Amino acid sequence: MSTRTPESEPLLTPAEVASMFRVDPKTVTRWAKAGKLTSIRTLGGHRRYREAEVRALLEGVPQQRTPEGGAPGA
Amino acid sequence: MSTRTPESEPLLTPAEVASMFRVDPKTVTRWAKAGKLTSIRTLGGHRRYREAEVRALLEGVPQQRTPEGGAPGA
DNA sequence: CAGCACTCGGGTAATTAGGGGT
DNA sequence: AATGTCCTAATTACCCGAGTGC
Repeated sequence: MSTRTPESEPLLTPAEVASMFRVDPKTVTRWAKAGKLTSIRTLGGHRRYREAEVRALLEGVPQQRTPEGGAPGA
Repeated sequence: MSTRTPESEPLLTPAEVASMFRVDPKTVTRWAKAGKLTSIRTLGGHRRYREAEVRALLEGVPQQRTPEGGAPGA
């Protein structure tokens, strides 16, 4: 099997991102249109999103957050 | 160079291109049929795609961008 | 030669895009 | 300003059997 990956980042489909955020795919599309999300378009016009970008937004790592719940480092 | 590689450009299989775009290999075939992708056919009829072409499309460089990072110098 | 993974081809369901309205 | 829902059109994903590639 030629499972070579010529430098490609993992991408997510609108439905995937929408499911992760618990919103409608339409909303994700609006975020992409608003420039809040990096969207890569397929040759057919459909959008794909970077998994790293989405995960970072889910984690809430824009700049600095105050981890109040549980202190990671002792 | 010790490698005896005949001057050919790196070609990608449908599965590789599909993986890069996060789409189905069948979809890549559609793009080739639609003329959106340059497809090279093997003697058996299978398609091969140019890595440079695919990467350019992934980058989203239909015209020209201003790569601030590395100026090619002119 | 034999075998497996991948691709080909066509057809149908599911998803996405875009605009408009609440 | 932002989200969810409606509609239509386009694109994409999965089904099959046969052939190619190594």
